[in-house]
Amino acid sequence: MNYNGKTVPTVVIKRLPRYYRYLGELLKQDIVRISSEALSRKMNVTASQIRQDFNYFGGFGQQGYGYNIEHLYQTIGDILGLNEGYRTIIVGAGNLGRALANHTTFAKRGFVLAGIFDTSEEVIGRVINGITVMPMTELENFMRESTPDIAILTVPKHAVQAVADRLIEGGIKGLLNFSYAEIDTEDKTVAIENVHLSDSLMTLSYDIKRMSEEAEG
Amino acid sequence: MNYNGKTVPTVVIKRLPRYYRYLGELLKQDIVRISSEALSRKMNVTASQIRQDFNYFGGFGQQGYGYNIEHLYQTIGDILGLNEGYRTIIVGAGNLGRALANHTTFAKRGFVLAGIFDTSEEVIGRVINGITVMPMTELENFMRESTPDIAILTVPKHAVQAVADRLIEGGIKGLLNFSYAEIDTEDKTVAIENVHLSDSLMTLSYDIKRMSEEAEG
DNA sequence: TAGATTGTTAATCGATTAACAATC
DNA sequence: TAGATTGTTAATCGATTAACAATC
Repeated sequence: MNYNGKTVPTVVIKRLPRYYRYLGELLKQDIVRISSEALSRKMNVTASQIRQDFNYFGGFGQQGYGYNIEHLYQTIGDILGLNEGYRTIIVGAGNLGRALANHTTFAKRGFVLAGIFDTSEEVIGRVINGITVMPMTELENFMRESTPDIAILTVPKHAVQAVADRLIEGGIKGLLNFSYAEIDTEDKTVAIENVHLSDSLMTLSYDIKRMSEEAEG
Repeated sequence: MNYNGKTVPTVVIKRLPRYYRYLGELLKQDIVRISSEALSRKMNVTASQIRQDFNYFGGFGQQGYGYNIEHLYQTIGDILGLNEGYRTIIVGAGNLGRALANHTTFAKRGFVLAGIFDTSEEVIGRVINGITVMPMTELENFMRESTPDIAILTVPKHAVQAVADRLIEGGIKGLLNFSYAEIDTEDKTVAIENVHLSDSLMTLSYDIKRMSEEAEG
């Protein structure tokens, strides 16, 4: 994915939120500057990697001084688009959807909850985190009037492709997919990120099994 | 992480759940065999990578035939430890914790929900997915008697380190951490996997921003 | 047997680490 | 100025892809 003409490897982008988190902590502690060396010790990565990573986006350090934390924090936030106020909707107001609607970290990171949708009469009309759950039949109307940027998908896996198609047709810019199925699309203007919760549990399970085996044998 | 003496790269392990998912789909469609080439087209990876990946765990294909899906599915499940019946507890019965307690995919993958814990009087005693929420003061007792393998952490970030320390002290084997902070430990016998939901939203946000910029300029 | 497809070695590509000159 | 630390190039390491002999 490009930034200022340079191609930034995906691995680097995936590390940015973690930098952002650590820098936020330092900022809270009123620390003003930090060297790549000191940050590397805190984060358990190499100082070299930190400097390489930051340099994809243009050097924001200063020789002999290090990095200004406030500036670096703001810059990474900008790079990640946290100051765009992206409007987000949640499609699927089941247990997970409702939990994400109440997830305060999303709002703290600049994302604006703009709508919640479901098919079930049981949840339509309920108010979650200040937003009234709308019926799925209202989706196209809402998108036309309210032009959300991001949709968080927490629908059953058999429904996810059809819902994604409607969202893409309506001009959504990004999909955060929690459903246990993958989304197919030819559309190259929509970004898709998958979060498969059971995948994480399975890799954890693998690690546990290997550790037990090692301990035994 | 080792398997039969061979060191398997983490990237390979992280791909296993995705293979498992696709193979499960094929199985449901009563397909018996598949070649690495055919699977590669479905999954959008190279056939070469598939063959390399599977070979870390010993060749389970057959020249001229391909892979038997049933066998491959079972084997990957075994490798991932899905047949161990790992006993899992959820610590933190807030919105996210309750949603995960009701997450049926976990049970489908062989994980057994063994307990739910919280500090709040409001949720203690409530029954979630058949399990009564216990007070945190009961944690040590419960661990002694019930020896859970995995703890899913959905507690506020200021609490996560202390809770993790208690779990590790009590002999937990793996932690799936949803809290927005990282866990420090010297203990090399406990596996830790982090799921930072807002990280995914942020990388999605990055991708959207880059795509918009490209479209403009 | 002939054709298909694996398992595996070799070649390529990309990401990480090391090193150090530039410079604050 | 001297010391510290970046930005960046070069060296290393690891992962992916290509190629093909082995074999079902």
